Amino acid sequence: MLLLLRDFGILNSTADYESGDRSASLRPAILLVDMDSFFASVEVRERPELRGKPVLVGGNGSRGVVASCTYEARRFGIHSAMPMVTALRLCPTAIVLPGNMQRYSLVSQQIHKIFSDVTPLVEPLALDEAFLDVTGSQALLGSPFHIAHEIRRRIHEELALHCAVGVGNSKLIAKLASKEAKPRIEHGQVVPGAGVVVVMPEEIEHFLAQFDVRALFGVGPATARELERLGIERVTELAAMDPELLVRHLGRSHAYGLVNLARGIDDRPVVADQVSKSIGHEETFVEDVFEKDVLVERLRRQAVAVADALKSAGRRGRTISVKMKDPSFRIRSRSQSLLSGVDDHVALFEVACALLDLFDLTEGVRLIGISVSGLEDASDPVQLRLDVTSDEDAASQKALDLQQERAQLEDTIADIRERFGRHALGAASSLGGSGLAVPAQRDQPFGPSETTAPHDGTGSSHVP
DNA sequence: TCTGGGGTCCTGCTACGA
DNA sequence: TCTGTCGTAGCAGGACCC
Repeated sequence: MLLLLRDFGILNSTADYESGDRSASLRPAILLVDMDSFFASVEVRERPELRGKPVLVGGNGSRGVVASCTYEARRFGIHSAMPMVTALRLCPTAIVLPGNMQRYSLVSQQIHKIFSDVTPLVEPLALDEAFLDVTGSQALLGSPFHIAHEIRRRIHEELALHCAVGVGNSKLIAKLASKEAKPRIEHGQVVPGAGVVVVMPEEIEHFLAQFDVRALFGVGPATARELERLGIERVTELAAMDPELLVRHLGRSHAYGLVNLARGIDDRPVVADQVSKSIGHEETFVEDVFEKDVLVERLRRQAVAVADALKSAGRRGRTISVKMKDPSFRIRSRSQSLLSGVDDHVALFEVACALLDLFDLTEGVRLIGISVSGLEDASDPVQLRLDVTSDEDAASQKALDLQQERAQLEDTIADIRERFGRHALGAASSLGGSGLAVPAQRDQPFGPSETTAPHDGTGSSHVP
């Protein structure tokens, strides 16, 4: 019976049940809950006719990537972040869906409601993933192992979705354990995962020994290359290193951090209610852009999107950055800090345009984006400045003045949009290709669509 | 064959004031 | 008055995560 239920992804392995009681002594007890193929699973749930088929969620244009895919698609070697054209070459019959971030966000809220029934200490990593500190929940709800199973059961019964849960005494161990708990592909076949994997403190050294250094937080392609150059490929090899010997290659903070992780030392706490430190919006063009007018128009739309996001979050930002990627993928950025935070699109747009002038556009532009950092509460008092001296300060003061003057207008616009919808009001200059539509922050979340006009990243992807 | 979007954190450099 | 030092902030870029 256990095996049967496991095959449906409802229960875990017999071995896990045998190991379950061990976790009663686990302190601290941290869970990493990770949804299986989240975006794709939500789509399949909404459209049962897709069940059992290779489904890809992502941008369908030549520059789109796979954001999520079903395990049926993974059998062909497809994985997230893979260019869509590559994925479709591997599996030409795959069904491509454009993705619906609003829907995923809603489902994510439902998942987090289940988490909050277990513990107030929930730290979201993404829409489909979160750390839970259940150390204080054990007296009421049982061992971390049983809590993990209860979460899986509720997510399956209430939301018809599957997840994997890793349990350990640190974020690192919980994260790696959750990977072990997931289904995997072997010889082109889907092998169900355990669902829940618990790693006890006395097992950590042995558990970590199986991993390549790439499994650790903070080891991406560049760090892995550097470590490989030093002859370090396994976690055990990294654990045996004197971190001081790595400082020259990785920097002090990174070197000591990685060696500690390799030794299973990770005392980062689970922090609930984290606030964003920056808010931005960026878009890749279907074709490289050389005309400044096109970039200015895109900046205008992005400024509206970012301002909307800032207002929704009740935040203002002091530092405005414009980022560009050229056709050879070189990323450049220019930023400007203001005297006080702003959240209106006109101020964002004006600063962004001034920053745009600092770029050399002769090679063309593949991507452009605006982000705002140095965030503060919108309810915080605005910093006033009396002794404006330099031109830059004058510019900052001007932006601040503009922001104050427009605050009332912005509130009115927000009120109209709230009452009559997001598309009720927009810039006249956006009339034409996109009409009055004000772009949502993530209308085109996974890359530009091929089905729209040149230079226009908006529009819907093809759904067979 | 081509490589998205939204973020975080860290590092090195430079400017500036004490 | 000049010079060196130190701490801090701003800026640009790189790497990483999902």
